[in-house]
Amino acid sequence: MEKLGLGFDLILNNNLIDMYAKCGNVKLACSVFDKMPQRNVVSWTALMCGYLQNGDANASLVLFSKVGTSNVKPNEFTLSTALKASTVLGVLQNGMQIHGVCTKSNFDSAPVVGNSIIDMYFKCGRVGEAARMFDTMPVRNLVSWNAMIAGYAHERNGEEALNLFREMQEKGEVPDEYTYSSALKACSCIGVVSEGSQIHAALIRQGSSYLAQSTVAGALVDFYVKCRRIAEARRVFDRIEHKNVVSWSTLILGYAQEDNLPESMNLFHQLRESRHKVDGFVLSSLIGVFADFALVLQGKQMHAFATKVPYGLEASVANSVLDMYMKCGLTDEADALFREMPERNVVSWTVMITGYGKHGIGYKAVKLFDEMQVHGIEPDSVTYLAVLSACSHAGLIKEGQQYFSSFCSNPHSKPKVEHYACMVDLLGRSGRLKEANELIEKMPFKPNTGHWNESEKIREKVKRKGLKKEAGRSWVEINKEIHIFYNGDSTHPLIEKIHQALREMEKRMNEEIGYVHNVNFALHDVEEESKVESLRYHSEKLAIGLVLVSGGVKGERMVRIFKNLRVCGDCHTFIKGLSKVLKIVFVVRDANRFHRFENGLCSCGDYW
DNA sequence: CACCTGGTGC
Repeated sequence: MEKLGLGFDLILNNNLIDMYAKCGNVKLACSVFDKMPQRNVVSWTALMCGYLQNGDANASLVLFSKVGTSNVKPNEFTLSTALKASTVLGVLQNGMQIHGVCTKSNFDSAPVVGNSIIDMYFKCGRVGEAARMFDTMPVRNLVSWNAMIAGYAHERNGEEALNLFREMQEKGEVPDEYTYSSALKACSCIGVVSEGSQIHAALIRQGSSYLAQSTVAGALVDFYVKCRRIAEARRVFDRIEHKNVVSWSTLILGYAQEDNLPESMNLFHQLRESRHKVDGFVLSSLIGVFADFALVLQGKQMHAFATKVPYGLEASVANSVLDMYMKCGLTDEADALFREMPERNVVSWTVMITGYGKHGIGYKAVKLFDEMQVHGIEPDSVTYLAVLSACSHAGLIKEGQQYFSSFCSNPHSKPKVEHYACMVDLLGRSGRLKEANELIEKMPFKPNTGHWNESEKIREKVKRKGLKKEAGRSWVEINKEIHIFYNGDSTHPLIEKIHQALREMEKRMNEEIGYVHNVNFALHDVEEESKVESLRYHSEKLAIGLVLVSGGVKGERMVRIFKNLRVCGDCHTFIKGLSKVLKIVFVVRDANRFHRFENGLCSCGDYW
């Protein structure tokens, strides 16, 4: 009787740990665990899972290390959980060590363990190791296939992901919602509209209930958004019976991507009024929209909102706020937030370095780069790109060269084409053409012709698949409203007045400071006269023209213009002249950096 | 007691 009672207690308490953990109360789960007179492997594993589910991967691994000193032997679930915890932490060495334990105990042949190992290697960037695990698994299940397809899709190797998606079905495996989600993600990263549409069509044919659920249908919305088929995305979204925050935010971002900011904001307000809770994921991506469009007011409101919700302190949310301030040109606000953030990861530091780099404040970028390492945060390849670019923009040649060589000599990192391009830029800017050439020759990639082929291939693909490439556009905020202009845009109701204002400014600048058009920046295959005309149609000039005609400069000392591509040379000269003649500061954010035009000069030093 | 789907920096 007594024995039976004890056994019941054990099962009951294990269930209690699981239940409390799943309800988000790890403390209670922990106290049950502590008070148990007797524990088995399930007790340990349940609490490890509890920590993990509640975001404390570290505590999960600490507990795992204590299993060894207890009288309990870990089983396949314990090991799988430990692997997942080290995956979340992103420490490869940790995961490899546990992989070793699995191999020694023969638990690596259990699918649940093998699947976790595959996932761990993919998330740590070891694709080869992941594939080897999959190839040598004695028993595979649906999750094994899912882990592989998800892994390749995450790696942006859509072809391999889709190969496996086909192969598993040939072998008789029936895809589930995870499989479809990853397969659709693979389709969007290849940018092949037809492949994803086929999956969509198959789901319709099967009368699949997945189309009414937010997971698969949400992935389908994302797919159409990425393929720039916003109308189709909307159709799929509208038919989801149980929408969740992810499907909402996907569509919101989709409309923003199409420059349909009114619809994007409209959906956001609908989302806020709905019963769905906005979470950290949604918040950070929406703040990303405000950053892209430099919507300072909305961005600040969202920051204020973030400080009032528990998930607002998550690094991902705080990082997006940092980035928003930087992209809006508010470096002081970004700095203040950065200093008070409780948790700063590699992205936080990279955002700051990128931001200062784009503002041409190289010394601050360099200082942060050194400081982050003192704090024990290792820069990754994006951080290096940020600091190299900052050095280039600020003319810090020596520093840039030092960082580049330390990056090259690090056995854990491999410079990519972008890093070389940045260095060539840095050397070229200081007139060290010989060194720039030497660097190009030393590159482990094929220079020029190789890139040309690659970009030709992409352009060909874009044409074939009917994808749209990003059109040049600029925008300006006047009276809290965003006005977007495309190159050659003539749709604005005030377009006549805008052109008239621009012509008047040209004339005045010509008389006062000798401004002339630089037609080298115009299209090559048009007559001289229309070249001048075509320059006047550049989106950044149109945006400035609107500021002029709407009286936006009256009483304003600063005008902010934003462009998705790089500012053109003639426009650059034009705005320099305007800043002198009108005695106004123009701040232009282009794809590459910030330009601050004041009294006829630009902060970029005419090099960008 | 478990593995696989959605978010932040180039």
